Amino acid sequence: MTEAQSGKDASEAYVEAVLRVVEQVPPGHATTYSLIAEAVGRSGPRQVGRVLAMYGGSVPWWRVVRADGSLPPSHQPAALSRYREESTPLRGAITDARALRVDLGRALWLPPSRPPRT
DNA sequence: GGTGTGACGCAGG
DNA sequence: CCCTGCGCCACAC
Repeated sequence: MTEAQSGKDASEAYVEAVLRVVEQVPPGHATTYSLIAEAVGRSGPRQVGRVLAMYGGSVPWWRVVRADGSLPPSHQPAALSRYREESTPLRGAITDARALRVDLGRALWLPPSRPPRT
């Protein structure tokens, strides 16, 4: 098997798939980790977070939030700046970055259905 | 090959 | 509203 080590290649393809979806999220909107996981149709939301943690530097990671619209405290301040620039609908007190949450009721963006494995 | 950990999700108290 | 525990999948040790 010349490509028996496709395992590495597979993870690379997975990373690309996730980054591609995140890039498609329009300004002022947001999506969730689990939705992206469903869109790529592979693994779970945790792996999506891992990808963003390593390769998210090249994509609008701030448009990816948790199921409840919140974001990791470490990145909330950075994301808050983007939200204010993009006028992303927020919920709660913006003054308290710790309680920062995106109003998914209005900002939620559904990722394209995962491509049929033909 | 078991154990721990994580940019997650949900149910329960 | 808060925190806790458990399940989930992939990776590092």
